[in-house]
Amino acid sequence: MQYWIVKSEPDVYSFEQLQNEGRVRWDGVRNYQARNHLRAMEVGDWCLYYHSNIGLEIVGIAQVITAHYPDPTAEKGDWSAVDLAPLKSLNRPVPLAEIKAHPDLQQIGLVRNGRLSVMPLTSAEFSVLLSLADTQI
DNA sequence: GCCAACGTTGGC
DNA sequence: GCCAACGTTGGC
Repeated sequence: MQYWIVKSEPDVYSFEQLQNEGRVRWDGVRNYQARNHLRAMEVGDWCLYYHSNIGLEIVGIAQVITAHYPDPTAEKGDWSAVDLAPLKSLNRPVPLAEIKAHPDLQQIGLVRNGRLSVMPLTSAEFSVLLSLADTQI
């Protein structure tokens, strides 16, 4: 079991939309580092869902429901996609400012490289974030 | 709207 | 293979 953060602009595709639709193809990633993270995902992995640009907070948990496969939106190049399903929304969204201020979260991608759209979390970091979110699975 | 950070591109 | 120029992302 691995843990991830995925990022989306809520006016493009929000967690609420994911909850309404039940599943989504996580495609369009055009960054090699992020792509390699997608390829490391396994069915059942948990993804914290972060709203960038608007909201600037982690709002929910999604689950990986397919192995990675070639991204059908890629006209050229070697890109990958996975499918995600909503698991649950957080009882309390966790704002970026709080993540940045937390001593145990200084190593995560959101703090170190704000531009990466898919990034791994350690299980310890995942636990800290869940407790900040006042949420259990 | 601005700007910093980062990735990619292309000339040499 | 290096590095400057450029484009994109995303927080502020």
